[in-house]
Amino acid sequence: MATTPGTQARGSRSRLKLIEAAYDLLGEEGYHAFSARQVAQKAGLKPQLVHYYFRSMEELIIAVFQRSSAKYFDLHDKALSSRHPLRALWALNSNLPEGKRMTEYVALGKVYPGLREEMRKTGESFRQQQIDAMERVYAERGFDKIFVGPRGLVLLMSAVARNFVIEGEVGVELGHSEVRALIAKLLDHFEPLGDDAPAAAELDPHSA
Amino acid sequence: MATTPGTQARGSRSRLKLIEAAYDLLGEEGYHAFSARQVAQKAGLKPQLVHYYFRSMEELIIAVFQRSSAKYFDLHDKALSSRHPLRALWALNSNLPEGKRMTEYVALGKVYPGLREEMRKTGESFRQQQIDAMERVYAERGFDKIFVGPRGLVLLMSAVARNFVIEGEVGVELGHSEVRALIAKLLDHFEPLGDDAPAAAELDPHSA
DNA sequence: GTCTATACTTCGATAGAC
DNA sequence: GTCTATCGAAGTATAGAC
Repeated sequence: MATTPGTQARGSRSRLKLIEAAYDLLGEEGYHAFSARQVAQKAGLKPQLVHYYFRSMEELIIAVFQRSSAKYFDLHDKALSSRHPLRALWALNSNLPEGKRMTEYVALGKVYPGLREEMRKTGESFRQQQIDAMERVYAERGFDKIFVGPRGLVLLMSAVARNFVIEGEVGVELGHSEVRALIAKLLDHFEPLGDDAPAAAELDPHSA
Repeated sequence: MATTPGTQARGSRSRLKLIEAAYDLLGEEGYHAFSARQVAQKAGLKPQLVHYYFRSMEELIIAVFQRSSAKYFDLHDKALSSRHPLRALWALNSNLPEGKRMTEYVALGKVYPGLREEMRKTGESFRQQQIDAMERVYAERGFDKIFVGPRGLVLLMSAVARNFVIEGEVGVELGHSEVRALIAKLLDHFEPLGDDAPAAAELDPHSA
């Protein structure tokens, strides 16, 4: 077999270009543009190369998702260990390009079960890390009698951020400004920006 | 022109069967199954009929979405005028089959701009109705100094409900039970179930 | 209003030369 | 590792008979 599709050529230049192209395409055009032909064109390569480097489109989309995860991981880690973890986490979850890609992954997850399972594992892992970090925050700051615990707060924040992304894509904006103002107020209350710690200022969702 | 695709045959039996088939297919299989061939097969008709009744697939998906909206409208109206609007609204937004379809519409909205615009209009309309209803609730019950206003509450509720649906589809469950318990507690506090009003009991999200 | 037939495009994927 | 060539299935859509 001349065309032995395999996982052996992991670090190949073209392989990476294909992943990169698919990654960009997903953010710009959505799931509909995720095809061997369009990805290859974007990468400046021949469509058949996709099937040389990846056994199937599912294998490619999983690689693309893992690339997203790896990129996200560093930012995530930085956010959680920042001096303003609540603000940093909110800003991170409100990130538009990555959020848009997430909705595409969800849609594609129905077509590719392998992607879905990868998302589940990765999603739970990120959430667990956020919960751990939030529990430290609660302990340090004495957030004992807030209406919501660390696990709930983490979920609420990501739910609201994700909803902003989705509704923003559709064009629904009603009530957004009120909730953004509410969140700003809550952040000011629970995580005030001291003069000594302006580090998270540039992470404001509106500047991203 | 024998094949004059048109909007004239509005009430045709086959036309309705196609819309119904696409509606079901979207909930069961997702956006990927939304094709002329598969919809027609599900409806027990020839694929070409799709193009007789609908100028394009976009016209069909818009019709399907409008069917969703119409179905939802009645339940929505009933929920808002119920004696337990908060509980009813929460239950309605947590409805799994409809929620799943919503995520598919969002994905398809990127492919069909006309659908996207329809979703925007309809979405804002439903939200406005919810806001109106919630403002009445706030006025009646004196919810003046809650941390969140009626507009914000409406958005928070739908954001959290939507997130449950999405994460449930992917398989992420971490933190869900805590937030469900929190919501139950909040509902008990802000909208207690009196002995005289057990009407909304069967609307609990877990029973749906 | 529904059928057959079909045009044209794009899809994922494989074979085999170089 | 990359190329040309190609397959079969599925995609949207149209023409014209009945």
